[in-house]
Amino acid sequence: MSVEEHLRSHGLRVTSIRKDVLDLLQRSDRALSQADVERALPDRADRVTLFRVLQSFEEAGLAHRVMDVQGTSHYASCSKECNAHAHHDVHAHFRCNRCSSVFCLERVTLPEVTVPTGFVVTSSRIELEGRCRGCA
Amino acid sequence: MSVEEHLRSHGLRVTSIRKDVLDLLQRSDRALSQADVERALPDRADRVTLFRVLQSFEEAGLAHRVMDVQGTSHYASCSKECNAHAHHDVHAHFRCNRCSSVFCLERVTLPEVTVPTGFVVTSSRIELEGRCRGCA
DNA sequence: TTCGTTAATGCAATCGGGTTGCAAATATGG
DNA sequence: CCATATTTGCAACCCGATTGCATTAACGAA
Repeated sequence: MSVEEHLRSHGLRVTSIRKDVLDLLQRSDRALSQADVERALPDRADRVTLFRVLQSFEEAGLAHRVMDVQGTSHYASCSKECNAHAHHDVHAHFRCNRCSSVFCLERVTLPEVTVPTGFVVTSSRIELEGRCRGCA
Repeated sequence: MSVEEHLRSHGLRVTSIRKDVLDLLQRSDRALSQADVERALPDRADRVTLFRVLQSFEEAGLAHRVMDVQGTSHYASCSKECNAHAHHDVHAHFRCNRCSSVFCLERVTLPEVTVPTGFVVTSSRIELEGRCRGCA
């Protein structure tokens, strides 16, 4: 499916900036911060626009957002199962403590986690830290 | 062990602010943000001081830091096994999506996570989201 | 194709956590 | 009780995130 179709099917208008950003996310093997996107698409758009583009992607279910240890957001394009109403709710992310890249790990098995009685879990995330292939 | 002894045994000077903050963290069943601490101890100390107190706790191994979905830090007093050199490195946290409280879940079993070849994992975290007992 | 409506974009400005430098106040060992 | 090292408070700053508003662009209908 082309980026245009992808945008349209998620209820978003097709604009050249959105196409560029979505294309970038889809080609990337890791989650990108807004600063990463700005660097990859220099002078392409205002930073506020990029902020809103990424925000719209998350709301529409085109991307999901990961918070890294320093508290900055990183975005990765969702796998097929995601949509606006039901993000694929088990994500695993790996953050390299040397190059700071955040990778999405698609195939992980959901662990059995027991929560105190009365608690209801709606989504879960697994965050790993260490060295990525390039930095190990 | 008293808060004074606890501080001293981790190489920190005993000050009244540190005692108050550590006591607060130890009594809390959830991880507190700096704003939470400020609210709980009104006009007790400057926000920079609280920032540095929490920072010193983390460095000394008295508390560990959790980043919530919005990217704000939350602190929880470490269990006995933690010290400055080796934090207990598997943490599970639960964030309520209604009241935003972050809870530390102590007894969870570490899941088997397979990472791509070449990746080295040094620490892992599990983040759950949903409704806490009070909000469910 | 053109038009009107609705949404997206850019700019300026603001907000809030996080952080630093420095001088005054305080803890601790002698 | 003193000397010294650490902690505290204040002011200021950084930077990512966010909002308001005027301008521009997308797109469904005519």
